[in-house]
Amino acid sequence: MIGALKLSSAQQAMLGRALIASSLDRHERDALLSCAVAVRYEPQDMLFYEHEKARYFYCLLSGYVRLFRGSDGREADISICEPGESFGEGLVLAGDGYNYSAQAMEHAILARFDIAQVKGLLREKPRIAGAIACSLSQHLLSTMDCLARDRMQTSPQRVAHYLLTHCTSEGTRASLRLPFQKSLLARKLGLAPEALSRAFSALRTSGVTVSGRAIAIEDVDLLRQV
Amino acid sequence: MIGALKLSSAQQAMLGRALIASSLDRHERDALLSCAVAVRYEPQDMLFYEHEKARYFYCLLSGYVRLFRGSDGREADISICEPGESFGEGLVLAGDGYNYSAQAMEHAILARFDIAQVKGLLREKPRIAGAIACSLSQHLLSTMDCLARDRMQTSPQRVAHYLLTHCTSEGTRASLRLPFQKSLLARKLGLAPEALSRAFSALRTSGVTVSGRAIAIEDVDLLRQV
DNA sequence: CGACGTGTTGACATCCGTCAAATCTGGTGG
DNA sequence: CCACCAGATTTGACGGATGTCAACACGTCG
Repeated sequence: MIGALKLSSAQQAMLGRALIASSLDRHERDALLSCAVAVRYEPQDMLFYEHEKARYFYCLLSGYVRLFRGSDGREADISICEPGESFGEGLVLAGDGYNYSAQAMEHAILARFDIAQVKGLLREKPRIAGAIACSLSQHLLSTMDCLARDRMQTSPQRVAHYLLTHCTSEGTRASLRLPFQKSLLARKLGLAPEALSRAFSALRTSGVTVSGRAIAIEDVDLLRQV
Repeated sequence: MIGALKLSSAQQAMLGRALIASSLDRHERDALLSCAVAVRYEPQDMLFYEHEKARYFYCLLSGYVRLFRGSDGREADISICEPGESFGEGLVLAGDGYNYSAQAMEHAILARFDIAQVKGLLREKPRIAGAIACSLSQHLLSTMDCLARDRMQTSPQRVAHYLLTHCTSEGTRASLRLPFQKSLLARKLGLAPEALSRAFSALRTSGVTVSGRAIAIEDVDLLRQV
């Protein structure tokens, strides 16, 4: 980890639009942001480990962060956080240890909130609890979605869903550029990298062309049928 | 669904101990409970369907409720709720449709909270948002746990974990009685009923004896090694 | 050119879902 | 108490999906 700086005003603006602060008024938002500093991590750096005592929660400003559990050699990713998402915010209300490990992918810049300070804030500005609840609710939904998808869909279907929800479509045709390595996408989807690769080749029949990180979709509706 | 009655005082006491209300003071709790009525469902009754407009959220008082997603013939259970747990409470803060279907297993008695009323309450008693956040945080953790387990563990391991976290141990020996049908346990663990059955027979080698709903564990430590 | 990180492909084993048949269970009626 | 039935569970057989290991292709960078 490199330095703990005050949030720049651009970063403050970005945080204001993030889910964790978007339902707050000006004063509440300023109070919440006063508990935070900006921190920067290098690729592969660990932010914290599972079971470690939790002093901070985070909101991602840029880059990607991987949340995962791993007893031994075996690891399972729980979520790949994208800019604007927060994690660990539930610890403000209950619990005192992290429930998963967090690792930066690429260079990552985050707002780091002091849990004890925010806990103190709750007394005078109780609506902050509502903002946290909002964020938690969103997380819960996406985690449930992920769980249901893992249990119902095969790997090509999961990949197709990812493509369809992340592409920019121009009529019947669409395309996208993966924001990170394929191996990370694989883990996000709960697959081995090889399985992702095979899923992509299986989707060639449905008009998906992959070249590096660039992906082209011939016919959105065709892909939806998968 | 059968009748919508006022909560009995025993039910109110039970709700007070449930996670959703346990962090509130007397006044807040009473205010929250005033938004609720008791409802009763027969086995297999649907409480609501995915995508339906959400008017209520629930807290389970007795029986079991299954939360699941299912596009077509395929269904995936997201959670099996046990007494004391609530579901749909996130809708007080955001969202207006249910994100999953809910079905009663066995006879189920629930406290049904009117979302609009609770939403109104938030203004005068904002600490209720904290209680909701607490509950959501707990849900999120257990859903993440489930997801990680699905991705890391084989069926015997998942079953072993369930047994170890639900048994009453008497020294090295332990036992438990399943609170519901095995087919429901199977879905909770993300397995086909047949797979659960096979997992049980695989665990015989580790000192697990199953007869009907009664399960005996010869050696807790032996089972932990699985 | 060679080394390395990344992604792909093939071969193989395993896990688990599905179907079908056998068996067990609990509850009912005689 | 016993025969009987419906539903729940178990078992066997089978195939499909995916993880794992290893070899290879490809691109980048020195």
